[in-house]
Amino acid sequence: MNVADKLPPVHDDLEAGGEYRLHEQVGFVLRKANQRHLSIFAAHVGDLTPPQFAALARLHEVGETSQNQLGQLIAMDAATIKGVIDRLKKRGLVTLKPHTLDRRRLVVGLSEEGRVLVERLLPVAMRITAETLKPLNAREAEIFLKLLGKIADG
Amino acid sequence: MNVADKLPPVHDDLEAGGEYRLHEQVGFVLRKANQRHLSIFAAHVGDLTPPQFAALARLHEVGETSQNQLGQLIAMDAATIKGVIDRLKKRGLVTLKPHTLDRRRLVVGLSEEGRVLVERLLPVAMRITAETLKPLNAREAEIFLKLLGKIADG
DNA sequence: GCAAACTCGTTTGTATACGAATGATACGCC
DNA sequence: GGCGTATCATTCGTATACAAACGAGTTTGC
Repeated sequence: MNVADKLPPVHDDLEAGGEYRLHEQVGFVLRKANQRHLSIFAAHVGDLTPPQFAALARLHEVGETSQNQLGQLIAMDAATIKGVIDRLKKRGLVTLKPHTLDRRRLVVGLSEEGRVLVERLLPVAMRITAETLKPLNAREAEIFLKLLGKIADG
Repeated sequence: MNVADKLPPVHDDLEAGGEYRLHEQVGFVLRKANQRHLSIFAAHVGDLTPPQFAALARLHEVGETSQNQLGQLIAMDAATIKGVIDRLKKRGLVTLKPHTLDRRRLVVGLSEEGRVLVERLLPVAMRITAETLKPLNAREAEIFLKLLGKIADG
């Protein structure tokens, strides 16, 4: 259950174009959209968070990498990716080993269980995206993803 | 500085429509968009977070309310809004007093400093939204906000 | 070669976020 | 009126997120 689901319907008063209305501020609506997606994700997956899944999915894509590099690939700073990897490690979904040449680095890889799990979840992830986009028709969804991508990349 | 800014450019390989690509999953892109907005917000405001500002802005709109009700108005669950209000209280931006009729409730209101601060920040918030939407032209921005609203509200 | 600058991972501190459990209070229904 | 249910605020536990500072290691500049 999501907090956002309980929000009262918001009435549009579209006169007075220059005024402040919280529900028209991108940040606020982005946050709510995120909340809704989170709850859809949790309903489908349950025992893995989106960041954890993102890490596993990227590892599956690129193979082994250093911890920080993986973080960059999924837009997480060093402190955040560390926690994510720690928890995945504790569950045996990833493996950690020192880099042979650069002794600062920690090489992260998928364990066998991790690989199996990711491959099972990849189709689920696509269904999650589809369900999140359900309020839009196909054409709108395509436009939305394009524009959202521009916003995300600056 | 934002982690997302350092992400390598992502190349579109648009053949194979049914395949999994992380950068096309809404959740992932929503998260990045949020990150970019966060960093824009921080650059403009600095000593207030978006949730804190949302709380103040809503209080300015609706006047006094109970803590939980305020949470519902900005899509925060009880545990989250408590922390936000606590921190605003500690800085003297909101006032807390018991409800006269319902002794369970805690009535939250803007302090004088809080009111002054919100009123100063309202125009800034609109500039933050504008800057976040800068990658889009006016028509795109309008479409984007409409579609994002649908996604957020389910 | 070597000192300065940078990178990698870690830790600490703060701020969301939410689920779940709890105590106090209010309300509904009979 | 009183009991079951619902609501309000709080607390605990877990998981992002990021800034800042740090030690250890590596690369650059000269």
